[in-house]
Amino acid sequence: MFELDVQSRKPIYEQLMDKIKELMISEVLQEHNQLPSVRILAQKLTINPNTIQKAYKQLELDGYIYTLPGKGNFVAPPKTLKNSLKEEKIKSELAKVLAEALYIGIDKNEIYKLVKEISALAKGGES
Amino acid sequence: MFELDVQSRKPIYEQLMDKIKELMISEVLQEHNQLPSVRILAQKLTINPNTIQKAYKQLELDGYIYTLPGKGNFVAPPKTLKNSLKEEKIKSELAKVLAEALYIGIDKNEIYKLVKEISALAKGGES
Amino acid sequence: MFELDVQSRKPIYEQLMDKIKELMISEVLQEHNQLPSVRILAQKLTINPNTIQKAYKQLELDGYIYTLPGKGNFVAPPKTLKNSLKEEKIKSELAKVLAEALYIGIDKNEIYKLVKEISALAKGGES
Amino acid sequence: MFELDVQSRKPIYEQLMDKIKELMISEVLQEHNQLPSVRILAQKLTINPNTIQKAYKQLELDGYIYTLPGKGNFVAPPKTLKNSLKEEKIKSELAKVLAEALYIGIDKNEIYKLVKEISALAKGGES
DNA sequence: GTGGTCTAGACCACG
DNA sequence: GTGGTCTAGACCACC
Repeated sequence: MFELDVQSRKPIYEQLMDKIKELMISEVLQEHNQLPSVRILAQKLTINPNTIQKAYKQLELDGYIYTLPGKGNFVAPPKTLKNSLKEEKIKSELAKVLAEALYIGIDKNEIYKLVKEISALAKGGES
Repeated sequence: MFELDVQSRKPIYEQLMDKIKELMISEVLQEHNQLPSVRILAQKLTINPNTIQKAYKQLELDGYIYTLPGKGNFVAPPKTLKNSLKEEKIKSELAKVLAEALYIGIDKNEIYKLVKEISALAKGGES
Repeated sequence: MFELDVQSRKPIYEQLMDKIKELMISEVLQEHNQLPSVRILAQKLTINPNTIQKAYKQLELDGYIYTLPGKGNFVAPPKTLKNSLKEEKIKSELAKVLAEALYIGIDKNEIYKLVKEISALAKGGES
Repeated sequence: MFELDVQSRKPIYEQLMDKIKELMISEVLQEHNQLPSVRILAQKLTINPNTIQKAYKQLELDGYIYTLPGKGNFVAPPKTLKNSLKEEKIKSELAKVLAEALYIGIDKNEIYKLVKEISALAKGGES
């Protein structure tokens, strides 16, 4: 299900967050789908349950999932994220990376192409 | 000159790197301009010289500046950056942020607008 | 374990890098072996932990070791080094030293012998 | 005559030493030839005379040149260098670089080829 | 004057 | 227990 790189400098819980976000973006995990339980995922990935817990907690804080105590963790509707604190953060992050990309000489058209490709991917998942 | 958040989880030297990159992107600092000396900047920002040096060294490794020991630190020509390892890193970072932006519901057209604005800013600085 | 010359004009961290490389070349330290922790080595050599860390960091940048934050430092597979930036650097360094050796009158055959001896040493470690 | 890289991390006086050694190795400068005077060279290269002085002094200490006070600096016979302290230093430096080259996977035959090329160059200069 | 190295300590994040 | 960051202050090489 996931491939975590223990050799990476990026903390495992962050890698886990990224992987889960990717699954949501590619719509493998959709609104209100249940995420695997902490214990099961820890077993499958052979990593410490505390690490999973930390990833889930952070995802909840960021608004990507919601927790029903005693039930489990579930994918939050993306609309919840729009108009939240996250939107401003992501926009400013986007502005920063775009500025850097343009500075080092990446072409505007190349960026347009990238946007089209990525939004097509998400749309493709809708069918 | 800069506003650093000593409380932030982001290391001071990384914040400093970002601020300096911003100055280069907005062309306040241009090719071959000299950066403030390690000691002077440390004094102004009331942070340790070693921290400044770490930021400068990393910027040099990333190709944004070059260091002449005994002389000072200077802005590298942006052309140096294109076709380097940095290009792939920035592209994949861009793809990740774009995917996240589209996921939370930011409109494609809004992104196009952002790209135009940012590239106009840089061009404006050329005159 | 190591003998460092604090008096030398060569920085301690560079001397340390050389010593560690020697251990890897003579295969005392092999692929994926763990290096002594920063603190332990600092204690043994009675030098500052920061100095050890600097040596380790540079070795990592040069591709000789890899660092798992929170885990330790480990010997990288030599294959990683071939076809890297290092190869060109070492070749030109080799050419420079060879030219100097031949200039002062060291015999070609003596050099051939040296190459054979050194490559035999490494092979001997394989058994 | 020389091309010095002011952008290099290598001190100018060391670059100068290397350039002069190269000229001796390629036999552009031969035994007992006079080197340009400190003042003239400083003018030509537009660098500080003290820097030239330092390079010459170090070359003399290393046995590559000799100084006749009031007369100038002259290329020492290479034979002087053989059987001196320099020989051991260069041999151990050579062994170190060879070991490193073999470690990263450079082929023995490639090294043999390099030795032949370089010794042919020097021989070619003899005619 | 500049950057480069080094020490002696402290606190934090990670798993 | 591991590496990563940071401070306060020192000394050195280069030009």
